[in-house]
Amino acid sequence: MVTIYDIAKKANVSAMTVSRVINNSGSISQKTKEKVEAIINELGYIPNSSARSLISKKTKILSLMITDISNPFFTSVARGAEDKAMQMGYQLMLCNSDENIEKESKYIDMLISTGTDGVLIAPANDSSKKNIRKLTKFNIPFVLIDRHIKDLDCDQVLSDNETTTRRLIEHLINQGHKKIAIINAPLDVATARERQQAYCDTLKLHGLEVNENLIHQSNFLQDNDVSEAIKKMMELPETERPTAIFATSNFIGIDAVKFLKENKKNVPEDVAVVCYDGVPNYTGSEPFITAAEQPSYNFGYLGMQMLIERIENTAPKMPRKIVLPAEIHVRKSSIQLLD
Amino acid sequence: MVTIYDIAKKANVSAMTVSRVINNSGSISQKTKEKVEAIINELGYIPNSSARSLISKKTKILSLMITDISNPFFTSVARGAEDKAMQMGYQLMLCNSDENIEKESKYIDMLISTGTDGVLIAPANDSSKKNIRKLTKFNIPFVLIDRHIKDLDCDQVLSDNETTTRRLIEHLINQGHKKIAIINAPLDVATARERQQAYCDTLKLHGLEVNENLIHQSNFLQDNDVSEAIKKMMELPETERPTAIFATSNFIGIDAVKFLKENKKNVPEDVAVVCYDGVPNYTGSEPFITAAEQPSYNFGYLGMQMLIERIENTAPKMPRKIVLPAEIHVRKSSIQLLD
DNA sequence: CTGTTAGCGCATTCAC
DNA sequence: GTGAATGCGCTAACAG
Repeated sequence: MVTIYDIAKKANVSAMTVSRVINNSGSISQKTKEKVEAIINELGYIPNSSARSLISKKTKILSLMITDISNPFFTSVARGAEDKAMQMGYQLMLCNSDENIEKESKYIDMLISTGTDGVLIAPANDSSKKNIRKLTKFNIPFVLIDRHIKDLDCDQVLSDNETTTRRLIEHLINQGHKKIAIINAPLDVATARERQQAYCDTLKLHGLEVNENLIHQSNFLQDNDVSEAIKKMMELPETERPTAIFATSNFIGIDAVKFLKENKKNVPEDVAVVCYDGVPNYTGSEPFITAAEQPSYNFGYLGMQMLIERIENTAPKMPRKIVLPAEIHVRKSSIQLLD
Repeated sequence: MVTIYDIAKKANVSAMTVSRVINNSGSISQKTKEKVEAIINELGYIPNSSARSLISKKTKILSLMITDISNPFFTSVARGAEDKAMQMGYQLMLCNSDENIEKESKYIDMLISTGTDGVLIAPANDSSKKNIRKLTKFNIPFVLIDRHIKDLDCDQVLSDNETTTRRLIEHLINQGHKKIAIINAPLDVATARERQQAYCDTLKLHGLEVNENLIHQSNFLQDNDVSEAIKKMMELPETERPTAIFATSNFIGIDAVKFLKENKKNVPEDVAVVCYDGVPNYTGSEPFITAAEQPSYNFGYLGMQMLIERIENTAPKMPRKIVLPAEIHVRKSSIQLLD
């Protein structure tokens, strides 16, 4: 391994001078600078980050804690986060918590040990607060994305759950639906709670009854049990049976449509489906599900930007909150065909 | 920051004893061990990785260099890589090269500086060899995935490009196609070359002519220029115009189908399409494109496994090569409807 | 403009 | 079974 001492010896200067050249700090004669730089190139010297970090307490490593990179929402978040990080000279550590508090906690410990400069985190659920507090204890800045956590004073990038949900539900109501079901994620996740609250509020606002039998919990992962929820609802008496389903996440929406079709239900004729979150259109065909598409890339990009500003002390003291609107794309899964 | 000295002082032992407890090394009386552990928990001590790395030259950080996490193939690779890394107690650094040699090179330098223990890399193209040699120079083990590079003696996880391409082309031939086009990625990428070679070989094997006008280059990124390639082919005289297209990657296939449909060409009636790489089925509907689906998760998972074995010296000296077969899913985009 | 000294937090080496 | 000294590669603080 080539060290500054190797460079120093070969250039007939002290290690300190080499260090100054590398960091462009202090003042150095043009001549020594060039001489040192030439030797650095010649020997292919690359500074040792561990040694630097030991002194500076900075690693130039940022971390992204998400629940699952396989979820297209987070894939795009990750890409946005990485782009901004790279642009600002940071590297990105990737962590998938799988909505699991213990796994998240283990990661947090590893991140603290490695000495990450900051964490962009979509917390697993409300209990993540404990994990996040640990970051605070170690003076590691963090920015919350997607999922709010109560009483945590920090920068955040959130979705406008209230408005977006209301617009999705009102779209269904406008289509004539009166029995609208919700298949949601666990209520210990802020987005799930907010979406459910907005769902109830919107129904009431329009004089519609909130029926407990039409409210179901699933999860955010790919192997959720949406089918169970739908089965139960299909066994309800005709008068209660839903004519529309509000899926609070992409995977839930996809699986709902799949399950309905497998069970010979026509979408949207028998049951309409709308969905929070879009999915990339990888098919040659038209997208099918009516969806509230989020600017996921910007969750990562803007979140990282705030995080870096926090780290580099260029941010205002006050915690900032960015609320990103979703775009509602009305598609076949919720439009009654006229005849 | 809590250090081993804080623990040592509080436990009335030397720092060395604390270090021994943490690393389970040397021999320590059960009593001291328990006392020290209690204080470690009490103070919430977490070892400083920088200090450790400075001595051990190990960081417990592995890196994944891919071209773009947004490509579903690599999303899944990343997930596989991360799962294996985490399972073995490593963290994962994510790098998107965007098929760009300079960006890749910059990342490699950053990784060397940080001191990654190993790199799982899908090289941007043949010129990546120079970047990879740099890893060798710094004694950083690496494993190649997806894209072979000539004269690089190392573990690799590759796709069976020859067999898979042949089966895709033969499927088209069996459907009666004689004028089969290929829209490929740049030929400085091994997979592109191998797929093109197999495409030509298979045509010849079946007594079909290889027409240069039906061979086009695009790229692996999402904003490729597939439309240009197709436009040109549509302007060919009727006798040359292709009745089928072999897209050598998922994005190329998707865009080909999109462009054809936008231009009032029926798929598969006017032009059939087959594609190397699958895409996740996020629609409620049936998948449409005939595709050779790769076990992408395993590219990451098995690649990481080999990398870790290399790092931990549990691998045989000989470089290993894993060739993963793809599964061909025949779908509507290439099946002539009988009437 | 340049060099010397000291120390970041930890583990290796050698004593006891 | 335990401790003291030393150094990993680098840079802050000071000296010249």
